[in-house]
Amino acid sequence: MRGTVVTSEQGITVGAWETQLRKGVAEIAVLAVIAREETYGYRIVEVLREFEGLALSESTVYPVLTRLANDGLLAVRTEASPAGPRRRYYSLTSSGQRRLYDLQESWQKVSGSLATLFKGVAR
Amino acid sequence: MRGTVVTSEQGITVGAWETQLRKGVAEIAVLAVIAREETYGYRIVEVLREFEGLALSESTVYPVLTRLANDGLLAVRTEASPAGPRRRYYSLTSSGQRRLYDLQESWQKVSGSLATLFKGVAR
DNA sequence: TGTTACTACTGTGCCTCGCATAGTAGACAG
DNA sequence: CTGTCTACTATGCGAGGCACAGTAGTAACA
Repeated sequence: MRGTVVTSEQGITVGAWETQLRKGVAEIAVLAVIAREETYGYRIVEVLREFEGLALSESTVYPVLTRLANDGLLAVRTEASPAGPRRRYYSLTSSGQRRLYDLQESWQKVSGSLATLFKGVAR
Repeated sequence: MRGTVVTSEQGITVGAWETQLRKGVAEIAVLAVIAREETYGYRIVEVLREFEGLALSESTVYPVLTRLANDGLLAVRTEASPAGPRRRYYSLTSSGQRRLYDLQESWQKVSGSLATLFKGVAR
C-alpha cells in the first residue's frame, strides 16, 4: 500500500530507494563522490574513508558501481594507472545526475523527519 | 577493520549499528518514539506514519521491538486495550536511553558527513 | 630474481534486515 | 453474525553490506 508500490514503468526508483535507504547511504555517497569529479572505485574508497561514518569497503563499493552502471546511471571509461591495473573511471550520466538529486531530496526528508522526532525526546 | 569490530563483551553495539545504519533508521526511529512516551507497537506504526520518510509497516516494527527488548533496551508491560487485544507497552531501560543517545551521535556524524559531501557537488 | 608492498579490480558466500503476506484474536457497530 | 477496527504473531523472500579470498599490474629492495 501507499507509495511503496513501484508504478510499473520506472523500475527501481526513489520509491524503491526509500525502502533501500534503510540499508543504504552507500549508493548516495558513491553517486555524490562521482558527481564531484569523474573517478574510479579504489579512489572512491579512499575518499569516503575521509568522511566520518561514510567509510565503505571495496567489497561494498565495487558492486555498487557495477549496479549503478548497469542501471545506466554511470558511464565508464578505462585508463592506464601509473601504479597498478587499469582504472575504471566512472562519471554520472544524466539519469545519474537526476537520481542523485532525487536521492538527496529523499535524504532531506528523512533527515528532517528524524530531527523533528528527536526534538520530542528529552535528553 | 576499524570500528566494525565488536569488542567481545558488549555484543551488538554502535559499531555494529554503523554497519546497520545503512539498513536502518528503523531502530533509531522506534527508540525515539518510545523515548517520547511509553507506547505500544501498533501506536508506533501510526506515529511514524506521520513522519515523512519514516513510515514503517507492522512487520518491521514488531520484530524491531522484540529484538530491542531481547537486547535489554526496552522494558515491557501489558495492559488491556479498550478496543482490541492487550497492548504491549514498551519503555526505554537505561541501556535503551544510552543506546538512543549513541545512535543519535552516529546519525549526526553520518548526516554531517553527507552534508559536507553534498557541498562539493554542483547542482 | 624473488620477496614485499601498494594499487586496482573481481568473485563467493553469509547474515541481517525490511517487508509483503497471512493469520489469530479481542471489541464493537449494524 | 458479519464486517471493521484494533493489536500482535509468524513465515519466507529479496536485497544489500561486508568479510574473505583471489588475480594482476607496478615498483622498490635485498
